[in-house]
Amino acid sequence: MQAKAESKKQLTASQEAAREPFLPLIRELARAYQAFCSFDEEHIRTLGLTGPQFDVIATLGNTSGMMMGQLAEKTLVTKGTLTGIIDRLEQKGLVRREVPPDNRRCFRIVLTNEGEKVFEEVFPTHINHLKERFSQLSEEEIEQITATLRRVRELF
Amino acid sequence: MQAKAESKKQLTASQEAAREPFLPLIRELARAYQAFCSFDEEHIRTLGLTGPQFDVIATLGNTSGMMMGQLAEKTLVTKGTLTGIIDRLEQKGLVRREVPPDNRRCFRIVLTNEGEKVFEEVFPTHINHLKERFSQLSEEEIEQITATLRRVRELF
DNA sequence: TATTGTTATACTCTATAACTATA
DNA sequence: TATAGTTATAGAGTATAACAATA
Repeated sequence: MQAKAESKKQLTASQEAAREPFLPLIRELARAYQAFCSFDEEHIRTLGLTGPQFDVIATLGNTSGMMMGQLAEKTLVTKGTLTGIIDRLEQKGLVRREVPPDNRRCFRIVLTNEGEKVFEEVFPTHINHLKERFSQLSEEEIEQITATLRRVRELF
Repeated sequence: MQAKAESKKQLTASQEAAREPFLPLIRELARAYQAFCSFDEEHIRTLGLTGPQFDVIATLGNTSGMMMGQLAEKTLVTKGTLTGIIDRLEQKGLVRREVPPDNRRCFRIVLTNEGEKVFEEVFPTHINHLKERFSQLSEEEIEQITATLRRVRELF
């Protein structure tokens, strides 16, 4: 006991900080997310899209479109960043900006026919790709993990 | 039963894909990580560093230095990206490249005295900042969450 | 020939804040 | 004045591939 206290006293502030038990949690959170992302994005890129571009397509699919602000919120990017993402998707012919007659300050972002086609092909294909890995988990496990992640998110 | 099966038959491929129970898990993983990151990086930026720069400093702290390759692996960036990060830290005078006499192909990246000083100040300060949030969890909870995250990482 | 790290190219995303047009 | 979105600026990270120096 005393020896332990003694040995603790010899630690520098940084060495003591490095012992916090939540540090492994953070490491695993980062690694879990990055492992997922690299698996996820690698496949998405073979489909001709970047991660954020896929997010936008997936968010717009099966909807009647969405304002820039709402879309930015859902895809977790700032509206300034979203402008660029939508520009690139527009160049690819996958989305278009529609001006609602009642409020010409904003745009409704809508999938084009080509965009719909890409969505209907790419989205299920990609989900199936992910399913290969998640099929290792039971539905109960999935729900338990989801609840755990929600708890982590709610810390911040 | 039959009605349920019927209603499932009417779904398009994308609508069916959207029902996969692991999609909420992914959303929570992304949100948990991003919520953490914005809390984390916002504070780190007040300390004059970017997230990856802090990672490098934190990884080098209390070590005798590390090769580029090893450092890239630990901080989860590619070696090409790490070159830029180390360049910027070198400009700030926080790290230096040392050439080991026995293998002049590589560099040992080491904290300078100034870098050590920054590490000893910034690292404990930042860990304390994170502790505010993690103190809501018991050690048992932290371990359980860490194990869950490890399970997710191991899927990929 | 293999390895370590750099360089070059080109793109994507980020943050911040000022700005335009509309309401 | 407030709101929706764009633009400008500057920085940072990404992938890929070719490259130099060393082993």
